[in-house]
Amino acid sequence: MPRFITELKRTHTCGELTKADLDKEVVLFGWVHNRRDHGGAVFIDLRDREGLTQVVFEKDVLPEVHETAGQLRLEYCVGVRGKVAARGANANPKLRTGEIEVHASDLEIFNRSEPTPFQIEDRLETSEEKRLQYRYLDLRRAPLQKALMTRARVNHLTRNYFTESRFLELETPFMVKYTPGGARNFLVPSRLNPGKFYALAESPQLFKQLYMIAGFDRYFQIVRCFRDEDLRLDRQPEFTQIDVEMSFVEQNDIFDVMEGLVCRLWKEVLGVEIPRPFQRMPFQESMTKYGNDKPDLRFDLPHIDITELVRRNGGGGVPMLKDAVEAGGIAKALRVPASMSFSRTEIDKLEEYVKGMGAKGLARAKVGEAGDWTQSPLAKTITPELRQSINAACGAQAGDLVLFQFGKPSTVHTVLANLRVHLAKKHGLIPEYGSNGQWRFLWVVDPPLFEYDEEAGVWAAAHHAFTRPHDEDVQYLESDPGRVNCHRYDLVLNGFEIGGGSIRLHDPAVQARVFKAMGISDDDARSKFGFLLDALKMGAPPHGGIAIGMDRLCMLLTGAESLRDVVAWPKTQKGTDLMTGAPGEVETRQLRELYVKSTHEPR
RNA sequence: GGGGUGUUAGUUAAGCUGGUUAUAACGCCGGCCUGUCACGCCGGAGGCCACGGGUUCGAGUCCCGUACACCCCGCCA
Repeated sequence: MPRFITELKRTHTCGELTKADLDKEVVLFGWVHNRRDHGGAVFIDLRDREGLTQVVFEKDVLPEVHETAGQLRLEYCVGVRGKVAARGANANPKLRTGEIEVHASDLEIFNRSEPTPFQIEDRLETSEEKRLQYRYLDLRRAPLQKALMTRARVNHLTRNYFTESRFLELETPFMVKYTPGGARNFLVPSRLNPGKFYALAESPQLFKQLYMIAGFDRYFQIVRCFRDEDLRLDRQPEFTQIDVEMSFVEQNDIFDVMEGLVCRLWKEVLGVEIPRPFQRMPFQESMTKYGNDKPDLRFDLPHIDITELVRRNGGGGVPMLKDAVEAGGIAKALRVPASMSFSRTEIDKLEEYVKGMGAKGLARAKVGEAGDWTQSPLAKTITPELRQSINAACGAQAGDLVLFQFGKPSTVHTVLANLRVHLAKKHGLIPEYGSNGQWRFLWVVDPPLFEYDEEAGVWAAAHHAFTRPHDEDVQYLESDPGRVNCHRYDLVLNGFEIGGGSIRLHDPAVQARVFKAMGISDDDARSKFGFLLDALKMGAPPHGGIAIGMDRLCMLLTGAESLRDVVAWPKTQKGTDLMTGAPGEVETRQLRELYVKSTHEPR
């Protein structure tokens, strides 16, 4: 028998043989995905990343090969040589290769497999904990193989797209100087510089700007970023960005380039045409109507701001509303149409749900035929005037349910934003996961430059300190920082922020005023960003850019339920790797060498 | 730091208001089977019910704590 690999080379993958290949002598390599042993005939589904092919071993034809085939078990890694034969009436329409099968003449078992901890099936039947522990087995499953293949394709298409348009793929360091603000950095102790630390870059932000100042004009990079923050379904501590920066551009130029990329990806990967230009929405409108800056526009259910109505009606006879608004809070309503009827129990569950987000409760009102309210803690005392105003503002009809939140703006927004999506999922307006074939891209634009940091009592950069304010707002930098909007933009898809960027502030004079408004002294600014401030003074071109969350984009593109399904080797919610056990302990000797001492005794 | 859900054979699950020997499917082992493709049939092995306390005559089941996983809030310019 000729030897596989050295003499018999692979001729095809397991996903490509069709009736066009009848009678061909082929060599396949792969894993035993399924076996059906009938005694005289053994059927094997051979699997590689491209698909499945049925291989048949018959006792009558070649007893020795049939004998070896009898030893095969799931996940054995094998090589097969044989002839492609038609399956005729026995064709399997579920398989791409179902019209044919391979009649084996040679079989080599490269490696046996112990029974795997879980079965390698397309259907998800295993806890995520086990999947992560044996990630290399989980990655054998077709859905994950497809997801990673899509991811590879996105990388490839992205490189082509940018390279075609004069962009240069340039690299930036991972080990950088710590700069305050923004996400927590992972720190790397420096052995050569006792007591000092590198930070792992949370993004290439400053370096890509310096590339512009250096004259590279158009930069992109598919780059890993690191952030030491708590994990979520769509957040991993290390993740990949499609990072872009361009000189001599305004916001619309960036949008053009990025819409071009996204449309190409959706066309090439899904065969879907996305209409351009993408919808745009001011930040303020997004907050008012949806409570956050990443609204899912696949359904409506907008929030109604009733703060002004409450104020105008002097509280409208409801002490809770009155107090909340007088204390500087806001009041908002969410109208749930009668068609989405909720039982009392379900509403109580919703109340528990919102309490978990810091809500004090979930005031509600069932709207009657005459616009009256029942089943409501507000109904008894509210003035008819305020009730009618709210009904009108919400467009409430008989049978509708109106839900309320009032108090601190950030809590009201968070609660109602999540509630809106929660209700939509519960009523099938959008699926629990995936796109439902609806792709609602949106640019959220013109947010405020500063956010008021209540704890610190200062204005802080909402994005980063180098975002360009709107020219017409620059005059308010000192007098009213809160009303200064800026050239920043987020790309949103179906309720996920998949990218964000800004036009940068390249004017040193305005830059100085921004720092001042943030309470950062010249000395402070110098010590933190001195190199960039210097650079901005030496002929920095107008420039701007954006970064796309590549993992999130792949998650949405593939319909994955979580980022972990498009990341090959993800971390758990506590940031651990269940396969390798990272992070792990190290010897005291290693720490000493780094001039580092742990204050925590590991258990 | 906070809220929620979960943890029972290798895997996925069932196990009611506490009660005698903890079920099933798939996988695994042995046997039979030449057209299966979720192959079928017969037989078998396999369990610190996550861990630690408590209540009780008696705990997989009730209570408290811990760990781990997942979802969310905070956090993520």
